[in-house]
Amino acid sequence: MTPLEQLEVLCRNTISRLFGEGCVSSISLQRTSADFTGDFTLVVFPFLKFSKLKPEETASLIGNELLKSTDIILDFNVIKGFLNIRLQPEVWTKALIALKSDPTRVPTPPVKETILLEYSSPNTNKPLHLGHIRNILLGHSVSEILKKCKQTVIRVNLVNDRGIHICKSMLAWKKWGNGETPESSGLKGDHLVGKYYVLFDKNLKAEIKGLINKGFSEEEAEKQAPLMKEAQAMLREWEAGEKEVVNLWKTMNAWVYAGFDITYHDLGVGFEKTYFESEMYLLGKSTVSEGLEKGVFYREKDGSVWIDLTQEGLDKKLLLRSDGTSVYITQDIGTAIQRFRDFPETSKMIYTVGNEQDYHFKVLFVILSRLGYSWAGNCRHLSYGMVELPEGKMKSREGTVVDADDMISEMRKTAEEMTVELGKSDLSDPQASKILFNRIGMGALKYFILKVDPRKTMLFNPRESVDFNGNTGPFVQYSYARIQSILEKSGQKDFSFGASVSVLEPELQLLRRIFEYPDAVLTAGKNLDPSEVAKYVYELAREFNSFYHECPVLKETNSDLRNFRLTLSGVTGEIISDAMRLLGIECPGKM
RNA sequence: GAUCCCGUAGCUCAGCUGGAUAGAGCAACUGCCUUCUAAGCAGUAGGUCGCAGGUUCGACUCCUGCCGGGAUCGCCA
Repeated sequence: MTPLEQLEVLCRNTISRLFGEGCVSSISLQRTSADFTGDFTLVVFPFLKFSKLKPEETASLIGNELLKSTDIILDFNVIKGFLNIRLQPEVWTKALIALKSDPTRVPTPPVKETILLEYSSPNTNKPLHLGHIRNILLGHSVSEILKKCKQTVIRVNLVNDRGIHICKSMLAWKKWGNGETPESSGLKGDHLVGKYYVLFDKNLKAEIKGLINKGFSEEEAEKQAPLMKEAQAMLREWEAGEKEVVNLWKTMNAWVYAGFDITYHDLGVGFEKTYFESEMYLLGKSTVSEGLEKGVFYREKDGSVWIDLTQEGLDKKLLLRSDGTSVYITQDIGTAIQRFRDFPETSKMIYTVGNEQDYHFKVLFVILSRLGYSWAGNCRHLSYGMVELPEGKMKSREGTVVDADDMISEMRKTAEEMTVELGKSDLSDPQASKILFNRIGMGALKYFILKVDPRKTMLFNPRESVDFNGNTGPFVQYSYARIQSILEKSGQKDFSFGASVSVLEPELQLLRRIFEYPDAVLTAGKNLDPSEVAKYVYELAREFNSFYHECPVLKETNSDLRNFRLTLSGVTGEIISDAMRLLGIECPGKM
């Protein structure tokens, strides 16, 4: 049992003895705030109506009873309605000895679930950007956190490989590409395809402008532009299975996938299964037909298919266009059903998708439930906020995006510059140095993104956000490297010590934090929120650095104390490394 | 118009299911490297928690209204 758990048991017994079983539920034990003396604080306000005493008197009464009933409490003090309790230092040192063998253990939950987690979900017409990075890092981290909470996680990607957007790239390449390939151009496949998407848009805009000058309205010009008509025709040919178009589509998508794979690899993420919308939309369409027969949906005069969601406080929603083609949500219905067929053991499905689609997912889940799928209630939308730049939103077509691959190489470069400038580690081995710069650069990027509450819109300032000091990934990594250095220099493997060593305040603070790790992980898992882990590991690293400064480890001559501090350092290091792993960040042993 | 999200220090962000005097980092200013890695530590300064009510022993936190920002409600994806 952790020190807090021991105290909880004690409080429950004492409170129920004093005021009856009924008030046990209102026991609230929290960490004592830094300005007061104590390990934990019991808030006594809820018990006043039972004690019929003033807050101070009630707190003293409980404090004295606790003190009498056990020997784990050192002393207590009372401030207003707050009972601050100090445990015997030995309670902490004994708990540390017990923890040593498995410091990062998280308790097994009552039910183990199989969770299907979707993230990334790219379009195949352009390379990934910073917004995708947030999605990918979130998804990957949540999957690691859920696994840590002993859940089975199936990571899936959904590639939006069909539609007018990819036809635009294809058409532009056909017209102006001159057979250019990733090999011939030296461009990464997704960037090459993205180049033609931008080119299409540029030429389309010129056409529209020309038409407007000829007297067309803007709306009409967009419809009448020859390029747009050609792209639409291409989409129809694709749907009809026209060979040449399908082959080009396959070729260009393959370039894109090869490009994405490099970015995924750089980010250290992966998937158990990839779904393609081109393979899903037919199932969606047939499901809509079934729903139409069951009366879940209805058909308008023009042939379009709808569902009325006004009962749920939502609107009417289109499911099939009047020409019979499917819309986005049609594919999503099909995909959801297919996934539960592929993985029948799934008990929960999570979609990592931006908050601009909050409404879409509300609608999707209601539709699935109306269609009679019992698992519809176990679908969740992990909704996250947009990444904005100082000059505003990122827009692919206007080129105001931070490209993912550029971002990654930029971070590596900065890590290298910082390391050289600070005169750190020996850089004689270029291979090892490259790995080091990658870990530090990626650590900075990943931590920067993941430390923010997912649902919040976040600001990314290219100049200022790339920081390596303070509340950053490299700060945490650095703390870990310091720990490894101490452990190595100790020349020991075994750090046994007696529980009666004297413990200083920085050590106590570090100890308290160490035992909070499982809570941080469980909360992160429950809320699907990696920022909980980031916050925790930052506090832990900060407290370690304080300890590092005030309590010499290797210079300590008392071997019990020295081994206690070595244990404390080692355990802290293991937790830092484990927590960082949950964020997808690797900790170098030296930096 | 309707629905949802957000509003905390100059900037970027914490603040757990209501608890003590609202916290970090960056930027600014002070100290600390002959002592386990100064990517560090210690400190100074910086706040009407958007505004106004309400709920109660207690509100940044919950409720209502308003103001400001964003998103969505399209035969877009």
